[in-house]
Amino acid sequence: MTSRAILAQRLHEKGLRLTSQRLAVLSAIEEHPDHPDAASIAKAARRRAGSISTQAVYNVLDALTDAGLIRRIEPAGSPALYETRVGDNHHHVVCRSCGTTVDVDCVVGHAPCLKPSSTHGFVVDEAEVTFWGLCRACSRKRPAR
Amino acid sequence: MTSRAILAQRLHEKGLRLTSQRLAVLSAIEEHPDHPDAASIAKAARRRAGSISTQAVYNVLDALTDAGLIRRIEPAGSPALYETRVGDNHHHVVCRSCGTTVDVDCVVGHAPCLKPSSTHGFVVDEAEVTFWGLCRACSRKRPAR
DNA sequence: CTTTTTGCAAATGATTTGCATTAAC
DNA sequence: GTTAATGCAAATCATTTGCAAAAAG
Repeated sequence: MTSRAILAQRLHEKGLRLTSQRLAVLSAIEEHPDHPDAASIAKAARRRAGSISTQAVYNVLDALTDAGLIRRIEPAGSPALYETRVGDNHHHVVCRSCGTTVDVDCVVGHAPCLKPSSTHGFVVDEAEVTFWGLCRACSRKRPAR
Repeated sequence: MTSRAILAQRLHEKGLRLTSQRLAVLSAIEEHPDHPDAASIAKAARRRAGSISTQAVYNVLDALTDAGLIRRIEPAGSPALYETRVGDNHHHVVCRSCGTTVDVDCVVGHAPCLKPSSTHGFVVDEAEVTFWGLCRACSRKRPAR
């Protein structure tokens, strides 16, 4: 649990105005280490700060993502997830069945940790790696296929 | 351009019934090497086979994806894209600005080409790598950031 | 006071669902 | 003849947009 003062400090450093909604959203993500989506962030933020409009949540998530305070990950076909671990270029293991998303550290440790064989003229700044599979619980139910 | 007979053969091998919609969709993807989305696949398929309902397009895309005849890639926040290159574990370079998606061959060549440092109990069968950056055209306009 | 952010409501857009009809095997 | 696929319409759901009111610096 991070104190309000520290969260406020982080917002200020990025030149972001300090609003109760931003504090609530930021700390909601902090205390959800399991990659929450916008809906559960909104719920958690409301639990601590009273009513917050859905748009405010999206505004805040956009602002925090742009400022680099949080990271957005967009898994196949499901709502975007958010996390506060930024800058350490870690990756994710995602369960094909239940969608559970877990952090895995990168063997390298700085971005980009991989380089494409040919860039086709692109200026590449990040390599995002997603490992697909079945989590322990789901691999017991389903055949490993 | 692949002949109808060969496409029909592929469907048959997977135990899929042969319908004009499936043939039209499959060949529409084949002749679009640039990762088309469902909407442009529908347009191309209609151009060659007359009217096809939107749901038929989605049904077909699901069926072909499940059968492993095509691959679905789901970029951040935009509609899903499809390609016929399957089984060769290649990756993608995506432009942050315009969304252009280009294939890059994998340095390894078989899936999974990477292993996570820890699987957290997951059974991992695929490593999906997305390189993010700016394509040549966009990197001229925008500062490289 | 000036600019940014919020809140409300309505719109968007991709994808899905339910069900009767039609076509494949 | 069965079973699976199509077409049509309506629904869903995350996210975005427009604009007036409120709050931040």
